[in-house]
Amino acid sequence: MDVVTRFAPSPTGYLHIGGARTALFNWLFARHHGGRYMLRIEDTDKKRSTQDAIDKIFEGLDWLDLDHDGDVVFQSRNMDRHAEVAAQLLAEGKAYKCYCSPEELAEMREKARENGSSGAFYDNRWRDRDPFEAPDDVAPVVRIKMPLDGETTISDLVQGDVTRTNDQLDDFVILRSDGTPTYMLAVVVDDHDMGATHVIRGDDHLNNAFRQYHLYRACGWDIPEFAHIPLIHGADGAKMSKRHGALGVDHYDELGILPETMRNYLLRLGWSHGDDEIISTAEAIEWFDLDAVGRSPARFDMDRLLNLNAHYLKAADPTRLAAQVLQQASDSADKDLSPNAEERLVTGLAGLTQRAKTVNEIVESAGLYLFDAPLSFNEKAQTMLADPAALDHLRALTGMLSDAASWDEESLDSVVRSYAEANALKLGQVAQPLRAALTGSNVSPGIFEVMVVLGPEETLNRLQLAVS
RNA sequence: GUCCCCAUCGUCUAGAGGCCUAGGACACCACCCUUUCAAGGUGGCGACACGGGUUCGAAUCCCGUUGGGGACGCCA
Repeated sequence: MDVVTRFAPSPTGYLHIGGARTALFNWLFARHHGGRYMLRIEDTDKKRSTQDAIDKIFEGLDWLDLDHDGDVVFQSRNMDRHAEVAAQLLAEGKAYKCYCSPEELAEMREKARENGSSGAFYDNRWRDRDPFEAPDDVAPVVRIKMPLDGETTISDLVQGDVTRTNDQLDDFVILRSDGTPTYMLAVVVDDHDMGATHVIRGDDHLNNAFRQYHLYRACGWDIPEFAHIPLIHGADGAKMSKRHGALGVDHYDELGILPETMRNYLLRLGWSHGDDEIISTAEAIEWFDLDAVGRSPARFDMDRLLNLNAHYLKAADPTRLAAQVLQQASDSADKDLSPNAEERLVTGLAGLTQRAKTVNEIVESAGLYLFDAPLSFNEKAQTMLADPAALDHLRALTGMLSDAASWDEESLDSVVRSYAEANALKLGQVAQPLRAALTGSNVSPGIFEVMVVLGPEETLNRLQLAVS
């Protein structure tokens, strides 16, 4: 069987972490089985769907590099088709018109709660009622007839067999009183029309699967395989929602997280392959399958994300990374970049990357290379440079360094080291003032590396500024 | 409240009856390396929720309890 999966977000906000993982799993499953992965925008609720949200979803998916097959399906464009199916069901007596007022419905809901009922609250009062009794001032909704007794079992690829008694399934609305389809109808019709073979989605939809199951049957269609994956929880253990720390993927981009980090991280949330942690996309496609998806929800852990990002930062193509750093730096800088910024960044990037967990941290630390003197000094650097003895060393070193025969780490190291030895100083006693003078900070990459990246001219210039 | 799902270190997880004195990763701690900070190396702390079964033997199977989560719309 050819596999067809689909990711079907509703455009009511950004693409959050949970949605991104659902998309990833659908994508991987399709790629693993050589099938198709499609994208459908569930925009039947016009009031809540916005173009901005649709764009955000595209951007997020694009960032994660999850390419879909075929054209994007906009659910709203299939509304005629949905209504047609509803009409067919009506004609076949599998659905009926219900004229209940909102007040009546509210009453039923309340009553059902009191009686301790779960899914079902509608009392089927129009199910077999004579249409002649219909009030003419009420626009009806269309409800689907659900089985009155027995039970339904869904063989879920992740959750296993899940059974529900049918008395928990009431006749739900498939067409609103304004003639538009509800989500429940639209999903089933579209999934069928798109040929979806596997519906992989968050397990908050598990309950819906039972209703959809009967809708498929009523339509006489094949029922796809279901796979309800556990939700991602926030650090507090509750479902990630917009008010609960579920941020859009664009937020992580802004934080300086690499897309490949996010993919690897999301993949490992609820899915594993032995002890493997770092998993390439090629490996993920080769290894991914639904049987290894866990049934318990996972919590989002920023520390792990950051740690993974540090790994992918080191593995990233330096050219691409440098370009991103340069771009971000010039976007946020209030002064001009050095004409030598790019050249220095290329040579100094590795040293910076080793010390960073995010692109933003690299941008931050790259300042010492990207801008020419004068630089700004942090408190500790200022304290170090206020010491007269340290300044004496720097003066002496400035002279020695300007006479240096060659400008590489080894030679610079020996110049400074021999000066320290000759004056019975620990290397740190001269290296730290040097660092303060050259970087404006007490923390930086190796000081000889910094000098090499900066070059003799800028190095000496910074030294002179520091001692004067 | 009702229904459904879940339950291994703080977190992500390995584990599909004996390989488990429960493995890995993140975080944390210590030490090593060291010009700072990182990175890296070594070691440490740390879990099968509880109670009953089944079995020669259970983290693994069954039941219950407890705890957590999800769903109960003319939203998706």
